[in-house]
Amino acid sequence: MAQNIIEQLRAQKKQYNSTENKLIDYILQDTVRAREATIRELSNGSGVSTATISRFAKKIGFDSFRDFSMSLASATTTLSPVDFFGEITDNDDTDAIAQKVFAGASNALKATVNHLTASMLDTATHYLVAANRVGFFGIGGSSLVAFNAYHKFLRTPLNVIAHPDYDIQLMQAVKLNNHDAAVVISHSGRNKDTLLIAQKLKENHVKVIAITAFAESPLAKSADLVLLSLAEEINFRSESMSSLIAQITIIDTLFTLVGSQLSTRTQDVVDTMRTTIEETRAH
Amino acid sequence: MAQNIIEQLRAQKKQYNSTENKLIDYILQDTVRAREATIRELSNGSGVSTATISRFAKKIGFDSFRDFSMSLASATTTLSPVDFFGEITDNDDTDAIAQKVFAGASNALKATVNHLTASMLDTATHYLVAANRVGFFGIGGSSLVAFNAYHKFLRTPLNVIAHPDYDIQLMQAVKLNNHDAAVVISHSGRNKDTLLIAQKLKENHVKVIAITAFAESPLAKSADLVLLSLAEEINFRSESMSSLIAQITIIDTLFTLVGSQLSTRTQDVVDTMRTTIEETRAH
DNA sequence: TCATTATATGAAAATTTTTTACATATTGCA
DNA sequence: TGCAATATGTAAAAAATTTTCATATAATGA
Repeated sequence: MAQNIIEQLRAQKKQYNSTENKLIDYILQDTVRAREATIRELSNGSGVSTATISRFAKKIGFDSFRDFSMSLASATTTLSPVDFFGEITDNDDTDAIAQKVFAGASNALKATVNHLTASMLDTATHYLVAANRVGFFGIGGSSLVAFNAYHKFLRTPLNVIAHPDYDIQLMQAVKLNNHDAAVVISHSGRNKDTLLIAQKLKENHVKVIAITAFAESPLAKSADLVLLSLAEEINFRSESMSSLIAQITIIDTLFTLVGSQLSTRTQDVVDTMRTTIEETRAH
Repeated sequence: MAQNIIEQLRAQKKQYNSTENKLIDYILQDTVRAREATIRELSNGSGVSTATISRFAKKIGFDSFRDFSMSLASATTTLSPVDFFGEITDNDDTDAIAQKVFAGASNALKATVNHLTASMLDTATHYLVAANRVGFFGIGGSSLVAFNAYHKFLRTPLNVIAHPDYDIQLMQAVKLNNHDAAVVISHSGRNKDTLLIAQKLKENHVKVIAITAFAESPLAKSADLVLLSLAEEINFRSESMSSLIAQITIIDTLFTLVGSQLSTRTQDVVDTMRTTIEETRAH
């Protein structure tokens, strides 16, 4: 029995007559639906009687339509992974919703990595490694990314600062200078609080790496370097979710690049930190 | 979504009772035969009545035994191997490092969504919607996911609690009861602090949804429902980064499902919150 | 531990799906 | 063009599946 009954039907259509080809065409036209259809559904859709379909299944070598149906179900389809699931609608069931959320995240990763260049990443890494201090800034959902970045980079020899509260972020920004670097994270690149922070950084000649989704946003325009965290919106009534995924993965990439460059020194810092934490817990 | 119902049945056996496990064992014992079997053949082989098999198929999320049978048939189709980019090495240049970091995140998403079923997600959604209060718990990196979840679900009518500090999380856990639900997030599922929280929740009969990478971990075993956040490690010297991506996307999925189910009420809450924030800023 | 309630299970009835018989239509060949 | 062979669809029969109902089992509370 052939591995892929769908491909076989497609290739051998000439061996069958007009009614049989009617059925085959219907199956090939919508293989997803046909795989799960009862014989009556196939009959209604194709205009071929259930009796003829039953006989066709036997003619092509199956014991029954049921066996044929199983073979359709297990056939490797020619469907490529769907690239765009579209927006989530009220008609979507649980399966569709999950697929769409995950596809949105996956597509954001694809789009983001496709826009990154080694040159951008090398420049960003150089800014971070060369800086006396590195600050991470973000408001709202982006503040979680900034704070997560801070915790990651604490393991490197870099001298890093971050804080979840806007007011303290602003004070930290004001105290950085031209020997320092900053990573400013904002999906829209238009948030007023974030732009004020970026303005203070710029006034102090801090090297600014912006992580945003919009290349033409005020934040992007004021930054020394822009790393785009691209996302498509598939979810109703919500701000970007997959953009957060892209932001986090950009941070992960920078962290890995910095770690790779400072490899020996990173391990020293981590070892020291672990010893310190264990001594603290012993008391 | 559920590309492999057979692996899911194997992983989720503990969720089912003795008769259901009788059936599952029969299917797992000879998947080739089970794949093509009629319900009567499965009944004769397993000693479980056809009525119970029909009901089991519905219980695990299918419309009918026929749909379940189709899923079994397609589950024996081998998944294409996930591309594995390997660990980041000192020889990798910037481009290779970026590709590997992004591939790790993308593969985590694929692996995670492949293990999710509509049934699991519906159960989780039901727990959340039916609960008087919903608590989000996580330590370390997972605390950021928990806190991010909290901010998202604040937009729903659900009564949610979360806090980044372990001590306060523990106090919150102790005060939840059997009318409440909890989402406990831990990559390893073995972190001592997290397990203590999970234990308190279990003592109080709180419905626990665990988000973890390890199905056999203590956290998974104590939970009412497990949603696996799968990841492969490609980065040196770092705890899971792509697992965080998977955790966040699971949360996004639950948020979307809850939002979809409570659609009108979610919009009302968001509208009220936005009005409140704007009034606050006007002063 | 026992009684009660809730849930699960299997036998049997009901329903749905599929196959086969039969009447008719269509095709192929001389 | 006529006849025989084959194909097709309708309807009846058979098989497969689901639901109902009675009973068994599990869970809970006193």
